[in-house]
Parts: sequence; structure tokens; C-alpha cells
Amino acid sequence: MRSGRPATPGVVRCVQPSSLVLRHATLVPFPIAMTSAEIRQSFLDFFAKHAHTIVPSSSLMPDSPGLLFTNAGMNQFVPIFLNERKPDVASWAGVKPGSNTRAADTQKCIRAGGKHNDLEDVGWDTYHHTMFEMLGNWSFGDYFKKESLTWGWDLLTKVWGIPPKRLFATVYAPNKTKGDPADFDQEAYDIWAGLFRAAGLDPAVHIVNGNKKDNFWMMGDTGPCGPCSEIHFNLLPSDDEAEGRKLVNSSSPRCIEIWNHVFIQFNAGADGSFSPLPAKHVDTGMGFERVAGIYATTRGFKDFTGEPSNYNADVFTSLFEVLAKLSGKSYTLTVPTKREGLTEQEKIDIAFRVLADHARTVSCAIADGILPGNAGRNYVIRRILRRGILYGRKDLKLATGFFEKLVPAVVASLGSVFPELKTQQSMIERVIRSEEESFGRTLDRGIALSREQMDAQILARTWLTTTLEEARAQTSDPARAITEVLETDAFLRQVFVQALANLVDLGTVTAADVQRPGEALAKVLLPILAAQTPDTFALKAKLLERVSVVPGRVAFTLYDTFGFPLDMTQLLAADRGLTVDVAGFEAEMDRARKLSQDAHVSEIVTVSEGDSATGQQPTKFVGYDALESTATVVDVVKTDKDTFLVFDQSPFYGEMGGQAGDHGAAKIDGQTFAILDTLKDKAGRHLHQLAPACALDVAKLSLVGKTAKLQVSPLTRRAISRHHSAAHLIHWALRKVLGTHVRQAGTSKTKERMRFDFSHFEQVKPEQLREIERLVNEKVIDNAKVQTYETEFDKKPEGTLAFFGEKYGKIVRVVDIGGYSRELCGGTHVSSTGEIGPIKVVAEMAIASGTRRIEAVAGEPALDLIAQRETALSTVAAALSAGPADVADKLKSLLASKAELEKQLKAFQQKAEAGLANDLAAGAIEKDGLKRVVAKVEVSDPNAMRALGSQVLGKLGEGVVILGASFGADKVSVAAFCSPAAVKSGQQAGKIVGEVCGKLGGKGGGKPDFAMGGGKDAAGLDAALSSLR
RNA sequence: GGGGCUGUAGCUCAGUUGGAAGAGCGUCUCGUUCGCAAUGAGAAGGUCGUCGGUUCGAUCCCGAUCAGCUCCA
Repeated sequence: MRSGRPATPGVVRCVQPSSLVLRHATLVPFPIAMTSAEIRQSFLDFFAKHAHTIVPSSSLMPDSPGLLFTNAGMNQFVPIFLNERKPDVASWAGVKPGSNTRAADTQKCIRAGGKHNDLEDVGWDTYHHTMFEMLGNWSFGDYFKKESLTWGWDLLTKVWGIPPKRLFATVYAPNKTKGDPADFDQEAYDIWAGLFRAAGLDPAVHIVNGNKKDNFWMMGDTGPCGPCSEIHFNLLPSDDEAEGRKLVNSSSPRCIEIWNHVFIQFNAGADGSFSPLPAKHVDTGMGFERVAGIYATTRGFKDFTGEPSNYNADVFTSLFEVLAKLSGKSYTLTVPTKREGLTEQEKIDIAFRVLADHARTVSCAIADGILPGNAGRNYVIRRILRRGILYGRKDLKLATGFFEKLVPAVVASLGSVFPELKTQQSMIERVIRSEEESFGRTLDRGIALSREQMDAQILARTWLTTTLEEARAQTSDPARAITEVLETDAFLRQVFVQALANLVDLGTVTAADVQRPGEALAKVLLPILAAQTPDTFALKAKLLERVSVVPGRVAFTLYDTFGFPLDMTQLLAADRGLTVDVAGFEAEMDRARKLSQDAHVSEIVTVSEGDSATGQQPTKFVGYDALESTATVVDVVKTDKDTFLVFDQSPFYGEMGGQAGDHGAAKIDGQTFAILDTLKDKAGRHLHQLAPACALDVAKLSLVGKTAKLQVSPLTRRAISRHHSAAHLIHWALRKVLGTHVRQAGTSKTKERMRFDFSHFEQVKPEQLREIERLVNEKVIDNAKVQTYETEFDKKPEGTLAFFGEKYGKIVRVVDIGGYSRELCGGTHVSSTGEIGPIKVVAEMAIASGTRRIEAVAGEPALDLIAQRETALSTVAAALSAGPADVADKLKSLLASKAELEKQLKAFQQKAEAGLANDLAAGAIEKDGLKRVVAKVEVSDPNAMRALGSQVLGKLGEGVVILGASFGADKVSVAAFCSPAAVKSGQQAGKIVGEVCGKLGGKGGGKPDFAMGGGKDAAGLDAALSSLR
């Protein structure tokens, strides 16, 4: 373990010799007794010794739908606190078992994007993180305050050697005037008093009271809650107790909370009451990076002269090393005191911290299947990744593609405690790479768009200073000079309009003027041009100033619509001597934010009454081998819509893991009840849904206790099993063809089809789909045996796929197909692959960013599909009088000859039209001093009339052409053409058409030189036309 | 969940009071050239994302829908 520890740990490893280092010379180098990994391990070992079950961290993908991410150590234990699940941690998968009622773990947590959003602070200080580990110990109705606090004290002071004098404890003291709940936590106070006294310290100095805000913990407005007691650590250079006490709960970085012990002893009711819980729980949390950071900074809790920073811990410094190597820059521990006017080094140090933090977060999130995307938690990850990329590009001058190079360091640092990082490493790198490329495209587009805007502003500026001066010197008609310039460049005009809007507040122009930019500009600019008075100089200066500011709305549009960060806009603006109206940007942002704010649906958390969850016996499933059995009715469950029967055991599969529930029948007392579906409830009972007609009978009978004969419909069950086994084959084939990053993300297997959702970040190409289909059908023909057996989770064969994020029990069921596909699965399957029959992939599509869906049919539905397609093909073949094999060729040649014919037809039509056009032109009359053709023609469609008319006008040279044609009895079209000379003399095609169509019961219009229209009165066409002659 | 933007030739994109679908690159054919690079002439290539509505007429206006991008919650 220790061999992997760097020889010179801490920040010193990436600091190059420079004057900056000397300033911080007191901090480095220092010998460290433990690595971060060893600190973590000593925590877990300590609690393992006290009979705790060591539980692996749960996935960052939360179980609770209300959460964006797993955000606290307690998340995976919530069902136990809520009494929905009995304490059974020792039988959980992957644990190092101890007691069922005691647990300890380190939990990955992400806090970003939700209520507590610290994203913008990360990097700018030394203690905010988007992802952190929460160390915790837990008691489920087992030990309480005494043990928890005493053990906490022992670990900190005796195992880790923190000087007791530097520790302070807070206990809950309600502020009754503010209506804080419950009473002073005397129990905790007494325990602490004893501990401090035993260390020779004064409890009055070391125990601090805290109110509801700091020392009372609630999950929501309702549900389990209780007082908490925090341990604070004085990090001042001096260990003076009075000074330390002053800083407790004062948000000082020099005296911080390191460990919170929550004592869950009440249930908050919706009516505001606090009733005692029957089982009291302990829930503690200690920020791992914080402790590791302090440990590193203080050289093992011994030297408190240095500035505390979480980033001194080796979980971060190992990433700094990679960053230093990539960028050629060094991390030097500077922390900015303000947001603006930073030194180069301060910017570099911020970027180091940002990237170290974000690389961990993004890697862990992707490992847990949370890929960057454009909604919800996926969007948060994308934002974190992009923020990192931006800091790297901007301040460390790193080239596109650098971010994925941080992944190996994250895996090296955290892979042993979070093994999914190791197994998913190549996928993490691929996802980051493709995301970095697409962000590159977003940035490029933003750069191009902002350049257009800024070009125009600079042009406007030059124009104001140079061109205006030249105009003053040279022209006698200043107004015209202005209009000319503004007419030549639309962008320039737009910039001036923006500037004008900015001048409204000065009183120079009114809001109405902005609507007429041309006149308004003349109004503003003409005086500048005409007179050189102090007033006009001031006005010109103002205008220049306004033109040099990129409007907030423009910067916001770049950000909101095109994803171009404000930072980048500012950077580009500064490069070109412009500034950005940040206040305006923020205003737009606020407006948009308000628009999005939605009514929060607050989740009501309740403790289930009694032991409802634990009291009901799960139904014993006997349907893996048998489709019939006898059973005893144990309950009848009624909901608003349906009635369900519950038996002690059942061959009916309850809907679960995407597999549809079974159909069939139950015979009780000689009466048959049709079962339409089978569901499973929280307690594991199978609910057999009755057909509505049977439900009425049940209401009259008392069935509980009676014996029933249960029969599953074999056809349905077999169809479902076929689709389930087919799903396993497809999963196997997907991983083989696309890669092992493919992970099941939800499935459905019914008797009609199977749906399989999986993680994959691009479209599955058609040839890949064909390959997948070929592979699975090969395996069907191969007719391998499907074997199922139960084993311990930890003893499952190597390479067995488990659905990630699922809580498995210790005993799991393995479904093994032919030795190549092995999955943990509770579903029903065929006994050999040949039984599946043909498998046809029906569709492949995206259902979310990074998640795709494949749909397939197997067995009978597949045969139906094939038959259907065959029928379609043979219909086409028959119509083409060709064999199925020749259809494509035949169709191709048919299409070719069709194109040829159309070409010929077109040529003939043109010829005919030309002839017709000649005839029509020859029949021109004189009217109003112009040649005029008025004629009814026969054409195939109105557009042909347009072509004909334009030819006629061409022959006439100058004149008017009016054509009409009828299409059936109730549709008539009219077209009119006027040559330039005709238009000049007052003829308007639009007007002519309008008139004619009016007479025909229709409308029409167009431009002066050409117009079309139509009507319904085909019989009136002749009359309408002759009136024009 | 709520907004914004985009969808036009194989690719990158133009296309306004609604009236005959375009450019550049790429492809193909025929030239210039010993050949290549370069270049000239010509050609092919379009359900204007899909569906509906308004209209005599919709790439354009309206509504729905799908897909991609993007911001917020």
C-alpha cells in the first residue's frame, strides 16, 4: 500500500522553483504520515472493528426521482430510516459484513445544479467541490448518541492524533422564541462534557450551543428528523481555546465543521408535530477531502501555520501533476481575494483547482452511467465538463483533447475504492473526447457569430471617427452621406439602432425614434456633422462609448441560444478594444430564469405506520419450472380500478425487471377467475389482477384461506420468455459489436416484442445492426443450453453482468446462456436458444442523450413480421412482373426509363409551347397603345401557364399578356404579365388578375410585372377574358 | 418541466412585403496539358424534416410533431 505513495507528497510535487514558491516556503515540503487512501481506510477499519458492515458507495445515479444526484451518505439507507426496508446491510451485495444494524462507508456525492449550487465557486476557493466523498457511520435502531460521539472522539484524537484542545462540539439548543422544535439536547451535552473533562478540557469552553439552523436536521418538511452534534476543528496557528471558540459556526475557513452526527429520533408530521420514533437512528457524515486536506496541510495535524486547503490532499495533487505536465505551468497555492483583476498566476491556480475537481466529478458520473447531455442531471455534467474545458483552454492554454488525459489520474487515485472507474475507463475517455469535440464546434460557431457583431461595432466606431469627419470636410449634403452609408451595410445599421436604444435614457432620442432608425440617426448625427459645439462633441463621445459596448442582450443570445460562454465573449471583446454590458446580460439572464422557474413539487416524506413493509410475507415464486400449482389465498387487495388476489405461493411471474406479468387463471371452489396481469408490490407480494367480471364475484365471496389451483397461460409465458432470452442475446451482441460500455438502462419484454435501452453515445449504424441480428440468430441456431442457478453475489462468475445501481441481495440468480452471456436476472427464460426462434430487429432510436433503444421481435411475432415483409415484396414483384431477386434491378431500369420519358415529354411540351406562344403572340391586339394578348389556353397545370405566358411576352417584347385556363368545372386559373414598359404606363398585373378573379368568384394577386390567381366559375372565364380585350 | 435557435443538393450554407429553388465545395462527362497540379465547358443530384391549417397559390405565415443544438429549473 505504502509503496505507491509518492516520495515527496503534497503540493511540492508540481511546484517549480520560483520566487512564488519562496513566499509559501513555510508550507512545503512536509512529511506526511498517511496518504488520503490510508486515511479513508483507517476510518473504515475503525468502524469495522466496532462490528459495522462496510458498505460500498452507491451509484451517483440516485434512487429517489426527486434528486439530481446522490448527494449525501445517507441516500442509500433512506428506505431503512423510513421503515420501508428492515436493516439488512450485512446481506447486501459487495459488503464486508458486520452487524445488520451498523454500517460505515464512503459515499461519492455530487452537489451541483440543484438547491445548493456551488459550481461557480469551485476553484475560486479551497473548499468547494462538485464531487466529494462523505465518510459516515450508521446505526439503524442500534447504538445511539453515547457510542457515536465517543467513537468519533476516539478516532479523531486517539487514532488520528488530532490535538483535543483544537476540537469543539456543538449541541442543539432550540431558540424557543423562534419556535424551534424539541428540547435542549442534554444527552449529547453530557456525553461531550465527560469526554472533554477526561481530556482535561473545560466543557464550558469546548461545547457551543446551536439553533435549529445549525443543529437540527430534517429530511424534508415531514419525516424522520432530530438534533445533531457537530465537531469543529480550530485551524488557527495558535491553539488558543477562546479564539477558537469564537470562530465556531462563523463561516471561518480557520475553524470548520469536520463531522456531523445526526440523531434521528423524531417523526415530523404534516401538522407540525414531532413524535418520538420507535427505532432511533444515527447518521453521521465527515467530508473526506476536507479531512485529507487538513491532514496534508498540517503535516499530520501537527503544524497549523499553513493556509488550509482541501486541494493539498493527494487526491487532488496527483491530478495537478498531470496538469502541470500537460500545460507546462505550475500550481502555486494562490487564492484570489476578489473576482476581478486577477494575476496570471491566480488564474492558473484557479484553473488547476477547477480541473482537478471537475475531472473527478465527470469521470465518476460517467462511470455511473450519467453521461453529458442536454437535460436534467446529464446537463449538469455537461456544464461541469465544459466549464473545465473552458478554464483549461483559457488559462492553461491547453489544446482541445486535454480533458480525457486527466482520466487515468482520476482512475489511479480513486479506482481502488470505486472500481467502476476502472471497468469503465475507456468509455469515460471516449465520452469526454466526443463531448470535447462537440464543445469545440459550439465555441467555433460562437466565435464566428460574435465576430460579426464586433466587426460591425468596430466599423461603426471607425465610421463615427473617420468617415464622419471626411464627410464633414467633403460633402455639401451631409444627410445624404449618412443615409448612403447606412443603406450599404445592414449590420452597421443594426449596431447604430442598438446604440440609439442605449441613448434613450440620455433624452437625446425617444423610444419612438428607435422605431424609425433612419430619421433618428439623422436627428442625432446631423448636428454632430453640422456644428462643432461642446454639445455635439459630448454627444459624439457618448455615441462612441455606446458603440463600443457589446449589448447585454447580444451577449445573452450568444450564451442562451448558442451556448457561447460570457467569459469567451468578454475575452474576444477585450481583444478588440470593446467591452461587454455584463449588467445587461445579467438582467436578461434573470428574466429567462424567472420564465423557467416552475412550481416545485415538494416531496412528502413519511414513515410508514407500524411494520407494514416487514409484516407482509413476500409471495413464493414457483414458476421457474412449473406453470401450475396449488396455493392458498392470503389476501384480496382492492384499488380504485382493480382487484387483485394474493397467494402464499404462485407460478405467476409478477412484472419486474421489464418482464411483463403472466396471464392465466385461478380455480377456486370450482369457479374460474381469469387473471389478466400480475404485478409485484414493495413487500414482494405477487398481485394477480382479476378480470373485471370476476372482480365482481370476488366482492361477494370470502376467499381468504381457500385453496386455489393456479394455471399460467403457457403460450403467453413462452412468448415472453423468448423475448427475455432474446434480450440477453442482444445485450451480448451489442457489447460485442459496439463495445463493453454498453449497459442495460431499462428493458421491456412482453409477448409481442422486446425493448432494450442501453447506454451508447451515437447512432448504431445499419451495418452494425445487421451484424447484431446475424450474431444473435447464429446463437439461436447454435441451440446452446440456458442454465440458471443461484449463488452468492460475491461468488458470481467473472464477467457476469449486473444491472448497475440495483441493490442486490447476497444470494443472486445467474442466467447463463451457452457460457458467453451471463447476467444476474430473476426473469424466466427458454431452456435452449433454439426455442427463441428467429430474431428480427425492428427499430433503433435515441431516447435520451447517451441512451439508445433497440426493439426486436422473436418467435411468432418475428415470423409474422417476415411474412408481412414477404407479402409486401411479392406484391411489388408481381406488379413489376419480376422475381423477388430482380425487383431492385427492374425498378431501377423502370425509374431510368421514366426519367428519360419525362425528359422527352418536357422537350415536346416546350416545343408545343413555343408553337402555341408564337400563335398567341401573332394574335396580339393593340390596347392603350400597347400590344396585348388575351387568351384562353389548355395546359396541364397552372405552372405551365406561367411558362407559356412568359414565352408569349418574350415574343411580344413589350406589352401585356393575360392567359386563362380551366381545370375541370370548378377550378380556373388566370395569369397576367406586364413588360417593363407596360408597368411604366400604368398597367399592373396584380390589378388585372384581381379584377378577373373577382368575376370568377376567386382571388389573386402578385407583383406589378407578374400575377396569378384563380377562381371557381369555369363557365365565366370566356366572358371575363373578353372584357379585357 | 419551461424557453431560444436550426432542419433547403452528397457536404457547408444563401434564399422577405407568399408568385418559376440557388451558390461554393464534392461527383460525373467532355476539353486544355506528355502527365500531375491547375483550369475551361457541360451534366446529374431536391417529398425545401414530417403532418395539418390559412391562401387562387406556402421553402416563406400559423399549428402540431420529429430530430439536432443551446440556456434555465
